[in-house]
Amino acid sequence: MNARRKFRREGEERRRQDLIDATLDSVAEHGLQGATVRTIALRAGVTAGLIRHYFPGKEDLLQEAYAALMGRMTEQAKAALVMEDASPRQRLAAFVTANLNAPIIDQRVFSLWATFIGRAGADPSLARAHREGYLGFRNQVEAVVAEVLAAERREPDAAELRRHAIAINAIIDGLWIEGCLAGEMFSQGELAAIGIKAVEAELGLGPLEPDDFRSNRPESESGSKSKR
Amino acid sequence: MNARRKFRREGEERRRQDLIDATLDSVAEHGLQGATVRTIALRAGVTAGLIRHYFPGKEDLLQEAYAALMGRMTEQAKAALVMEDASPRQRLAAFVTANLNAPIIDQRVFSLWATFIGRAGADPSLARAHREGYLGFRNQVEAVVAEVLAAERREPDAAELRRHAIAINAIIDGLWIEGCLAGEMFSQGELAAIGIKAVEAELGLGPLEPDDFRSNRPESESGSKSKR
DNA sequence: GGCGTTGTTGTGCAAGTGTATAAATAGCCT
DNA sequence: AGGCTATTTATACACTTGCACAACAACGCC
Repeated sequence: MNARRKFRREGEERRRQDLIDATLDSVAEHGLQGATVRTIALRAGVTAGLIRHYFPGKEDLLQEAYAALMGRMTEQAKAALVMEDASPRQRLAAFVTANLNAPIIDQRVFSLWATFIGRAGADPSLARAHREGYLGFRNQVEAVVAEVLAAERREPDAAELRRHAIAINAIIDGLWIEGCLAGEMFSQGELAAIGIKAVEAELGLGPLEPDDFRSNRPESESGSKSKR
Repeated sequence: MNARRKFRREGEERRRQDLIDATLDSVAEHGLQGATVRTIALRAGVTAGLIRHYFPGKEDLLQEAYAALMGRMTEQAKAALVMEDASPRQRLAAFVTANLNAPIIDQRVFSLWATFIGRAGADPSLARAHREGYLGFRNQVEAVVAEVLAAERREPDAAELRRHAIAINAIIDGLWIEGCLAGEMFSQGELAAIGIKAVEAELGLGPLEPDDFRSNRPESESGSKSKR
């Protein structure tokens, strides 16, 4: 009786991932206070002692879990930008749409983000991790904006470009929060539509010309016909 | 010796406020996990047992602290809207400016907001508190937007008004987050300037006419001179 | 099959947790 | 001044927490 529990040996990478996933689940469900080594271990299907075999301490596990979360978020967000054969403007719209629908709009991810970011003020390493992720994101936005404006024959200076990137970033972030916190208040695709309109207004883009539906049109120097 | 600690009797309201403030300080500094009854009591200058004299349990204290925080935030945010003798457009700009400067842009308040809101997904009472605050805020925005557009002789329908309010709310929220998390990346007043431009772009407002500097101009029916 | 390595378990422990409760005392009323 | 009462302190308690460590057994290797 009192038989010792059966177990299987998993590969190191697999176990670490399982523990990290279990950590994120625990934090999402019960917050940082509910993420105890025992809760996490139970969720991962192991016993508490094992955590210390893979991580120096609970703090390190939390740190790695946060890094993993940020990595997945920015990875998904940027994925929408790599469309080939699309005009800059279409790519920008696709980017906004991707960021304002599932799986980016997700209450669980938002809870995790908020829980961790709330500690950024006191934890310099968290603050730095956020800043890097944020700047990477904003630079991506700035690059697309530059392409869009270039396609419109406009030549914004660096300051204007920066302003647009900051504003567009804010629009996406703000709508993301609204969608995560009160998703059922918005109809399907509504947030994305609002976001695209707001972004186009910020950039001073008029309605789409038929030309813009063609992809990658060559830079003809046909003059100022399409200028405002 | 081992003399019992001296103490003073404070009024009930004062003590409750002190305990709530100490709670918010503790949460802001060390997160929910760091906000223990002993930490809070120490900060408030009392001993731990007293908390149970004013609150049924720690959970209730946290709840009241969150309510107090939300109350102060929305109160400050709305305060900027009650300007008399100003055109709707000026009031909107003042509103944006107020929300994108101290004391609304504040790392401590942001940490508190994020920490609590991260629990909204699991705690229905928190979710409801947020939703009410959010809708109140958005309705304020919608009202000012309606005034601004009316002054411009435009007649948006309800759906368009709602869209503008959601977008403007997102712009303010997004810039607020950027400012709280990385305030030193922006120069003085930069966020407010970006916010005002973005909001005016969203509403399709052109540059200010001299007329608009006069306050409360009567609705003259001088025709469409100022129309786009 | 036997054996060694090491991933994994189970137990123990000191520190810290929220709460209950008794003892003390500050401040008001007469 | 003296007593009443409710505020405040102090202590106790059951429970949880992160971590240390020894025993164990799964798996690769011979």
